[in-house]
Amino acid sequence: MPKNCNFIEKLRDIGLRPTKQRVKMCEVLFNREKTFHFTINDLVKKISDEMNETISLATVYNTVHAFQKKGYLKEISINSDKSYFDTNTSAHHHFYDEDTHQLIDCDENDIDPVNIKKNITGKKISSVEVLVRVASDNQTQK
Amino acid sequence: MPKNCNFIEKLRDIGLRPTKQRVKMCEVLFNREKTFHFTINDLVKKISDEMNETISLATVYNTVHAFQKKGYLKEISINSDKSYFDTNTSAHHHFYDEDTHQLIDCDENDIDPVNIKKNITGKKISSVEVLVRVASDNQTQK
DNA sequence: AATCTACATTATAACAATTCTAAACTGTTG
DNA sequence: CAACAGTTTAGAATTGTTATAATGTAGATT
Repeated sequence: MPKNCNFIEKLRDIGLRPTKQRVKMCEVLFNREKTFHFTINDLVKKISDEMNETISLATVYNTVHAFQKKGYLKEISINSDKSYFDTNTSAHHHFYDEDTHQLIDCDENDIDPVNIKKNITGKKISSVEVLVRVASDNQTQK
Repeated sequence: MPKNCNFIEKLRDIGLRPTKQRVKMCEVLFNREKTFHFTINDLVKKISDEMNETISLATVYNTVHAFQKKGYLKEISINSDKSYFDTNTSAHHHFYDEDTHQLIDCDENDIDPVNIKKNITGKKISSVEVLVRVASDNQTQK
């Protein structure tokens, strides 16, 4: 999504009514250069920090899922505690820091393309995700 | 783990007291040729089906985590709904069938080794997991 | 074998993340 | 601007998981 403003048009284009809350969420999510990774709670917190208004938790869930369904957010599976989302919807991989619980994007140069030799009849690959878990050097493997 | 019986010795060896419940769980989990993937609920159900006795939910959680800590079970991240575990603890990757929600093991020959070129200072790689999501050919990407 | 003690099991309560509900509200269409 | 369908909301409900505290048990000590 582009810089600054017309999220109203954007939302209409993708078939979502441009409500106050959705526009605000667009501003928080897509009005930035760097992609970012968040949990729902991170996002709620960010909304009340950056804008100073609160959006109901249910709405945040609804809207995040709406954006995800429309392909503007990607869910990332790291563990089963909570859902992580990513504003970078392109095919890319992640490092996950087990100490700080931080997600780090890989760019194309960080990991060579994964070569999959098996294929499952009648099925097609919908995504290939690599998750590289890293941890502090002095502590043993998880 | 080997075929049939002496899970009592096995448990003692790895430093877990061989209780009735743990031995039963070993039989359900490790007394089979094919590895299998399960959620805690799958396992509870399997225990009451195969043995016909129930083990308390808390104990199943405790024991699964004990086995995991000792390296006899592996947790797999697919989504955040629930935890999946795998009796195959070797380094290997997975296909995930989005239609049937089935996990399929990859063996060595299915995916070439993943070449990671970035490294994060002070951190060491604790695991590299590839998840290949597949879906029925006629339906669009998730 | 009886006793002891640390570890295990259990039912249940607590908890956190997420989804549901039903009432109030608001864009949009006509 | 009226009407309706879609949206927001607070709070309740649900789900998966972890904590608690009482009871039980394996294995060492006598």
